[in-house]
Amino acid sequence: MKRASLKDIAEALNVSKTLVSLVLNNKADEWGISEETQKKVRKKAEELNYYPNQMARGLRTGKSNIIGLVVADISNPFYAKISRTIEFEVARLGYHLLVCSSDEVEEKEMKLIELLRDRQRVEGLIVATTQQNAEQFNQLKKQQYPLVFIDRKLDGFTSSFVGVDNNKGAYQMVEHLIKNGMRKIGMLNISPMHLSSLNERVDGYKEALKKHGIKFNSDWLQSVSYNDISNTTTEAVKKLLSPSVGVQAIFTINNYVAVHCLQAVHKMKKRIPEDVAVVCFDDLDAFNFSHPPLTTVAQPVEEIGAESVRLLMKQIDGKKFSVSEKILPTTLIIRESCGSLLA
Amino acid sequence: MKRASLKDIAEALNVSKTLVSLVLNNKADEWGISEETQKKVRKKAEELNYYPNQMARGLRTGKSNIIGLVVADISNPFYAKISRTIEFEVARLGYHLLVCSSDEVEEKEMKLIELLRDRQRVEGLIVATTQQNAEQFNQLKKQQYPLVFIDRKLDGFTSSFVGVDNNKGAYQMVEHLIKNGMRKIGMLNISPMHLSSLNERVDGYKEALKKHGIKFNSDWLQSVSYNDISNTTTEAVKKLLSPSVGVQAIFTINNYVAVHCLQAVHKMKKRIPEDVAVVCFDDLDAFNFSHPPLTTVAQPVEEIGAESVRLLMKQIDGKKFSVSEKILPTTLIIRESCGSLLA
DNA sequence: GTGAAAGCGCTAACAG
DNA sequence: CTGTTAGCGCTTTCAC
Repeated sequence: MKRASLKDIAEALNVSKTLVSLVLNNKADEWGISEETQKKVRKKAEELNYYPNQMARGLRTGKSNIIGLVVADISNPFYAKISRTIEFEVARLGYHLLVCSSDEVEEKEMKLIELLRDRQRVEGLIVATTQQNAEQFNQLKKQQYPLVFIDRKLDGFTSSFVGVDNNKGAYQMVEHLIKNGMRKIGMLNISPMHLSSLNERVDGYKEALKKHGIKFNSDWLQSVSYNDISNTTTEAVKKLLSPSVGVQAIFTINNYVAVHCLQAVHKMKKRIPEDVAVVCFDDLDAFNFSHPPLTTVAQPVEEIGAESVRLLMKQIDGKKFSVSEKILPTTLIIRESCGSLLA
Repeated sequence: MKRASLKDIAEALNVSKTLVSLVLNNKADEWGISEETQKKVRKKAEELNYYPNQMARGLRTGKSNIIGLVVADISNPFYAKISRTIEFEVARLGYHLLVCSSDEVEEKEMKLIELLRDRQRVEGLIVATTQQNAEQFNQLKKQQYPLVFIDRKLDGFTSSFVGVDNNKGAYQMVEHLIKNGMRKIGMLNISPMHLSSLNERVDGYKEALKKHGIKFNSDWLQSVSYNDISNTTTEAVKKLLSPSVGVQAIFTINNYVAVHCLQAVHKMKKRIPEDVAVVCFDDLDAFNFSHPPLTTVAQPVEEIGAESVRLLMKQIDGKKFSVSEKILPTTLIIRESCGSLLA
């Protein structure tokens, strides 16, 4: 059973394809097509179970009605949540969403973007980039290609962007720890470390220390590696908790690191927060009931998703690249892992 | 700057579009096109940054090179992980993946499937269905539309399916609890309750009780509601822990319920596992470091994803619906929440 | 070895 | 109010 096309409807009704197209695209009224004819057409379309072929339509109009999302790893709950809202928001506008994971590999991300844009002809891209070089994006910009960055900015590249105030979020967290009497505060960073969001967090951390007259000790800032997360985290935590360093708190730079940090701390039989406090940038549902419930800096994921769609659609409708930035506030969520009393 | 088309290459080289198409699709050799011409064409394509337009190609060939995935909620880590492997697997085959969430709403799922198939012309569908009625799927089957179910089966509908042995997984978990001296074992189910996977888990639970000579008490099986998860779980847990019921363990039917169950138990100031054991079907990374680390039944998510792609591709290549079932084993992961010693 | 031409299903300019 | 026509970019049959 072949699928019905415009032609089938037209022939069955002895009218032209144009007429049918007009009716089905709700342009009948502005062309003054009689109510009666319209009814006839709609009825037949229903009867034949007609659906427009997006590929044909897209070919003709140059619109694929698809947008693309590229993140590091869609199974990271942070991105999964964002993707969910993005899907929801674009669906309301008749668009579909193609999601890809770059695995934090620059070449892979470039390839993905190429594929999405040049082969699938997605109409715009939302990306949490892992790239350090703006070359590919400059290309897109030059071609007025709709693009919005989320979560991570690219140094020296001006574009639409939706993210949070990482610096302030980290600052508040560290300040909270300090106010609870801690002074030796460690941070667990992750490489690749060129990511803007992560650097801002580290800066916020350092600024808070400085502001409160605590001299930063470079041993306090350890870095773990994305590709060997488990081992490198264990090492880093060992270092931070060694007698010579002996931090009172560990601030993990994101949820991914937090998970492995908790594991490492537990493995070392250290108690949280008695032996060491552990806090984290990024909140997960799971952190509500982790052992112990984690104090975190939460990002407004729904808003990030919704806002990014808004900015992208503005560009798509205007048929051009444009710059507009939205920095959303974070929320400090105090639970038990920082040893402070629940306020 | 317009995008380069076949025609542009052809004109620049004074050859025909056909020739260019043949070369670029690696059919040049079988047509005996000279090495030299081929080189010329490839070089020019590179130069003009040519990429085939998928919509045009799709229109001509009837292949969209896209497949669709429909799940309840893509931000549920269980589905996110599966989607990740599916994306990876289909990408290797030159396909893209369109993911949609049904929110456990039957009408929404039907609409989504319609959209994906009839408008986007995805070449096949992988779905964790929430539907109770096989009507839509029977339609697809009749039309030989490639389709594979994952996670959940539809009663009375025969299709390709990839999932786990839910019954056995649940059975093993309950048996483990019994061997650790528990007899009053509660289960937290979730509505909509028609889902095959969930029912199988409940059956496994009951069978284990029976096998070990424990008479099932209907108060032990409480149900919470997807749409009001927090309140209903609190209520259900209260009931299970009330003096008159007083279960020694709570077996939650999936990760979603587990999260809220833990919260409810904590809110009631009950200790796990001293006051009550809590265990769960589905494993999450997060359960490694939850409070306390949870004993779970883990599903092989990667395998589920990879296998579903394999079954779907078989249908797509064969251009027809076909039936093939793959039931994968679960793994009992014993942590601390069940009170048993770590073996 | 290579090219001409048709046509996938749709929309939009233009004609009447 | 409705129809004719052209063409989006590609693949494929057939012809030379």
